[in-house]
Amino acid sequence: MTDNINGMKRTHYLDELRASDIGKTVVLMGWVLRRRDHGGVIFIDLKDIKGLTQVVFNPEHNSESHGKARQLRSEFVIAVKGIVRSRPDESQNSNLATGEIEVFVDELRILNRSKPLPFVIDEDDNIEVSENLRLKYRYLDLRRESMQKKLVMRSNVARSVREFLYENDFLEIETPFLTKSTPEGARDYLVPSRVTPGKFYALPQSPQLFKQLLMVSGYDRYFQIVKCFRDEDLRADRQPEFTQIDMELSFVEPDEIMEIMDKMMAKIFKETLDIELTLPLKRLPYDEAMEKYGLDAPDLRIPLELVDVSDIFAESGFKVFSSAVSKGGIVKALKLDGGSDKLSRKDIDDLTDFVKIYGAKGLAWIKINPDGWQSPIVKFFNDDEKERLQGRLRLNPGDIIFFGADTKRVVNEAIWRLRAHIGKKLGMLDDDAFSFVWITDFPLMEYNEDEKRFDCVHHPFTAPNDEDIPLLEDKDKLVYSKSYDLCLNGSEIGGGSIRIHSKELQNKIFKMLNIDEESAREKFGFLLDALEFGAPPHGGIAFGLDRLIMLLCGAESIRDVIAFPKTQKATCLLTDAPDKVGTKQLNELSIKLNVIE
RNA sequence: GGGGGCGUAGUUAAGUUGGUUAUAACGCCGGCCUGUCACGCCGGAGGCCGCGAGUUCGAGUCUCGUCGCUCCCGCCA
Repeated sequence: MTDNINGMKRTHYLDELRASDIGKTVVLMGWVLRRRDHGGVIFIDLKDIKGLTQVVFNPEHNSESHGKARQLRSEFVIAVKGIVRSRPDESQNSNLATGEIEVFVDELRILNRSKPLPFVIDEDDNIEVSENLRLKYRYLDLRRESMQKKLVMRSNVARSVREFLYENDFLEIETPFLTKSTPEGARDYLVPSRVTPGKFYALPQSPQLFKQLLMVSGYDRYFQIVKCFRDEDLRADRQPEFTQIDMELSFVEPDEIMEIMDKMMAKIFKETLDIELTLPLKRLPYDEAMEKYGLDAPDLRIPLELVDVSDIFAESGFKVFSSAVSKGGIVKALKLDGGSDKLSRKDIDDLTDFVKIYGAKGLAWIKINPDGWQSPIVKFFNDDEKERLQGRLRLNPGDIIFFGADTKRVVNEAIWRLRAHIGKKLGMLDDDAFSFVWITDFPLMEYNEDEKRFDCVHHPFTAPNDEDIPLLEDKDKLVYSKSYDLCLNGSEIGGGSIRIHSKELQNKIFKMLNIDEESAREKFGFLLDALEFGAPPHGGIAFGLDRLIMLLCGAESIRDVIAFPKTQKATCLLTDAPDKVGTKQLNELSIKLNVIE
């Protein structure tokens, strides 16, 4: 039997009571985390979203409530009315915020009972529960303290963001979820239209075009914390529906946007972790990032840099290196100071297997021993090559060098993965550090060998650097853009650009991308039209809120910072979505299934 | 689409070379216990070893398939 809440009003959250409250009569409500029944006195650890307070049932104090308390089990929901008392000196608990006091219960109401749980909610039991069970009973998983902390932090970050942006004249404006499919980019989630049979809405991959239109409309600083949808395969840090902090500003240059975002990050870190960021956040041009780290989102906590040694080995007798260069590829080296005795032959074999995942065909290496170079490849080097390598890398006894030789793409990919892998494996980075870097000046486009055409690095609305606009005519010239990504500890957490606000330039870019006028018209006609009616210069940025929260709270999976996430197969174990629908619903949507088994 | 890992009481795990009745801890149920805080002590119940084939005198263990979860590659302007 359960009791009614009637007439009871909660007076305190369960993290609030202190010694100064001793003597007060209070009403507490929450969940039974633990019970310690001594036959006589019964202790209950009562828990809510804020914290935990010990309540005590003593048969001499109140035998009726004590008798009732014997029924209590894990996760019963109760209300208690009683007196705050000091705990005896020897039984104060300094691990608890409320550990000086306890509540002596006069009245107990059992508001609801709980069946035995499918897994323990008390995390002090230190049992790691399998994730599919957690996801099936997500409402219980979310009741666990560690999950509550993460979602509370998520809410706090969202609040900091909103406060900051409101203070800086941003307006929060919603944009449609039921919108139009865009041609390139990720796969769209489609929604059939009932009233227009055979036609579909798409869920937005981002509010990109709408926020640009808002700039045309004069809402010169817009933001939105908004869901975006991309129907692609999942990863530990990627869900098909995810949340962006989306922004757009008029009359700005990249510098101003980065400056404002620096301040926003500083506020978030100050208010959620009490960490003071040093501003301005570091900036690094794309080309330099690729040269030194091999990717556009380097983890700068790792004190290792890649060194291009292509020129040294262009004519080498070691054909693996020289032929890579002659085919237009590169040779890059990664040196570990004093790494020689940290990595066994077995470790090196494992690293070789590791880089093969990313397309490398092998992993060349040299150990610089006191008595000479140890390596399977060094016998192919001549003295000049050895000397230049020595000079370029400043080698010392005890060092080890790894090499990648292949196309630029493969070498950079394999060696940056190696750099990150070794950095973590050898404990070269501080797990608690937060290392930001802006990557700027991305190329506007890159040539796609497979499709024999140019692809956008960012998206087709990104503005080229002004001085590069004349170069657009020349297919061989690299054109850079007014773009910027913010990276934190090797993860891209946000990215944006200044947009094109001239119809002529936008059309020129479409043309270069092999988007013909007709399809540009069909897909983006409304944007092109809008650009002709006083579109101001504008640009923006979007942050991945989920990834940011992950990094802030040290979660290893994006699922840990999303209340109701999808599994890797994009299903929901709690609701069992996606699911079949009846023929009536399908008929209304003019949909006939054609499932290929 | 491809590669790796995992799947054994409610939970987390152990389970030897294929060999009697499949173990343990926590949880659950019952009893005892008036200062615990992961309370303690005694007792008990609880199993389609993910599912399906196969090999074998005999399969939790070996083989194949399949399902689920997960990590990665491809994919993610």
